[in-house]
Amino acid sequence: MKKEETTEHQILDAAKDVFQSKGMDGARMQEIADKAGINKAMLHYYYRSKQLLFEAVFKNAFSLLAPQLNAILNDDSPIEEKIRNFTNDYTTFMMKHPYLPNFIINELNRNEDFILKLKENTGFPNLEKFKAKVDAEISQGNLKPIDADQLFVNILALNIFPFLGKPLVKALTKKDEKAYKAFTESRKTEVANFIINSIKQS
Amino acid sequence: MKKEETTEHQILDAAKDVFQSKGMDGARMQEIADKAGINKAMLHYYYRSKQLLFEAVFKNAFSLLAPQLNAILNDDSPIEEKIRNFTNDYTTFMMKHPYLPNFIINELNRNEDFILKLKENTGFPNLEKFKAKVDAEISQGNLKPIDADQLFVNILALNIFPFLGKPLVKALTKKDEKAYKAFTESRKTEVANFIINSIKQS
DNA sequence: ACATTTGTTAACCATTTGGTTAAACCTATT
DNA sequence: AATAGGTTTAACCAAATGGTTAACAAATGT
Repeated sequence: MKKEETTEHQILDAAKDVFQSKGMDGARMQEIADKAGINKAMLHYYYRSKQLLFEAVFKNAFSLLAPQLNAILNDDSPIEEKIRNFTNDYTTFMMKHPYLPNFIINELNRNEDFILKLKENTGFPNLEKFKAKVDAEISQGNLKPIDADQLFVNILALNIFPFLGKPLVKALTKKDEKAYKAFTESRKTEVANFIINSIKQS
Repeated sequence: MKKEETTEHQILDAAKDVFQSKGMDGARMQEIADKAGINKAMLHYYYRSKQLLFEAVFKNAFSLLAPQLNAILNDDSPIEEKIRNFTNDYTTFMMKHPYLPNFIINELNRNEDFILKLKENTGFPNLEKFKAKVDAEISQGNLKPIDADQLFVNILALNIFPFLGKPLVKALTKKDEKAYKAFTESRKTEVANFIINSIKQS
């Protein structure tokens, strides 16, 4: 039997759907069981409690996101190239997992201690290399002076916000689903240009 | 008796606290009653149901946010000035209401139909004037060509994200509460500079 | 073939939760 | 002081919810 067909994995898969769309508090164990096509008792057999099942889903979700961040942080390419790649890759990735950013951001806000557990994990994104690279390129006169943390948050903000605030932005800009998708698609390059325009020393 | 001391208002006040920090699903009517210092039956006496109490809180919250957006959209000052003012005012405002962005974004994601009700309200932010102004300044050669929707989303993203993603950003940039506050404070001008650097025709 | 472990189910349970009710409690008006 | 109105409370209720149990089935090892 393939891994994807085991009961344990079917549960995790159903739990992912339910938790990511309804959050910890809105999710119902019965709904997860129904979606997985099994008895509710099985959830507890494999994962003990709602909390533990939730944590399994959350860690899974975060372990998808972290490599996306590390991609920009841990390679040696010039900042400009980092930004172009990240903006393109991250947006492509998020269009495939639209619930992910909101799920993670929201559950971290609900329980601030939660991130402490994540920090312990190896693979938790580290900014040091990125900062050093930014500072180096500023010294070389390649970039205008900017605090690396601020730049990093700006990059994150511009890429993540369209997914977090989708319902609001859709309404404000009066776009339907199709137009919003095109809007997001064009951001793959627009955002990179916007950032680079701002920081590149002319 | 002042308006703030009426039972009805005390309920709304307590409900705001609880709903904004725990969300619709996580909030408990008993907790709201306790926080308001009254009997649980009073909640239903004044607001009928949890759903209606929630909607009262939500509309209230949105009616705080909308004027902040309209400020940038509906005045006649040059784009550069709009951006500087908005970035400063919005961040100042959000530092006073840190739960607001997450609450609104999150509940809109939970129930996409909800925004339809808001759209009907007069005072729902309208981008037309802002777009016209951006296009005009581009024609004048004052700004580099950019889609006004994209620019608007960028402005929003850069200003809102530090509040939405606070726990994540705090962890990634390894800042404590005090450092994060200073970081946010300095964004009042940093973000405006970042945007204007990017779009100003040199 | 038999025993032991592992997986699965239906029924059940205690608690929590949003909501209701009927009576008590003001407070102003007559 | 009696009355009538809205206001407030304690007690209650039905439904939902996370979790448990005990019996049963299916593998697994000997």
